[in-house]
Amino acid sequence: MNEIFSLLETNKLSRTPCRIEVLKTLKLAGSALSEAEIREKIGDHFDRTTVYRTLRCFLKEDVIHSISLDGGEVRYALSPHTEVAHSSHHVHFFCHDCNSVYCISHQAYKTPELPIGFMAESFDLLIQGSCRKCKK
Amino acid sequence: MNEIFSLLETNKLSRTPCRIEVLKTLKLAGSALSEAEIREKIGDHFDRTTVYRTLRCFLKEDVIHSISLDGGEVRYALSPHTEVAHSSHHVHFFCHDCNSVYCISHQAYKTPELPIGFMAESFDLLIQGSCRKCKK
DNA sequence: TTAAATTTGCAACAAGGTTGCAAATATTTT
DNA sequence: AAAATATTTGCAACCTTGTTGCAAATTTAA
Repeated sequence: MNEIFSLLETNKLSRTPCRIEVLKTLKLAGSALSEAEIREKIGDHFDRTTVYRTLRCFLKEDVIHSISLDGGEVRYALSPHTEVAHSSHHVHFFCHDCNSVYCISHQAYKTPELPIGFMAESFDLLIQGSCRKCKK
Repeated sequence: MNEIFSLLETNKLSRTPCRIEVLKTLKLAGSALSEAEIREKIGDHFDRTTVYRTLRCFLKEDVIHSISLDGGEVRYALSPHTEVAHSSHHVHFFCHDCNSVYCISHQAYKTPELPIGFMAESFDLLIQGSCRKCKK
């Protein structure tokens, strides 16, 4: 809980019920959640718009980050608050069995060669397969 | 144009005006287009639902593939019709200057190491930066 | 505790995703 | 080539999401 308060303070965000709930929910869920899932878990305490704006706000401050799945579905997860947190390199794993998305910590990692003239600045890698729990 | 007809035939899809237009549009645009962009380029000849269903149909047959961008925006591009076409490994480049998405042909390419128990089956890599045209 | 700054809930609207169904069009069969 | 069959279209309809403005409520600062 303290962790949540300091997350807010660090980013100069006021400590409002909705923000606290969203952060608690994301922290509890080990995996990334969609906006609908977050609302569902929080219950009916806040207006849809409020949750929406809360997420926008967290995204802007990099408290959370978003992951775009295949059909365009977006999920949100707490950003790792390490020094490399603001790095724009993200690796995620989508389990097609349990539908969960995990953030994968990424070591040094080479992107494939690009055609001449292209300049890479960041990347997002979405690996798909079956996760620890679902692998049989 | 023949290419488009054979694309349809190969996939046992009937040769209807909307399908032809969508394929022509995607072929002409060197880069991936959103559904709205496709509709815009085609003009007002078809119902929104028709274009929507046309895309679903092409996706199912793997005539096109979709790319999910950062905020959840989805774009569509013709699938490469090589032998590896149905491979589920995709590399795309998003230019944050001109907003274009390019399919990048990918050579052998190693995904980063995963935590124990995770089994990768495919991946999607979205590289961001500036493209050939926009690089200064 | 009051004043100032932010955040919330609500209304409202645009756009996207999706389905059912009858009419129109394409393909197949005779 | 025409008729029969199978598909695809357009339209209505409905739900979800994204997004904004604004006044009321809440939080933070003074």
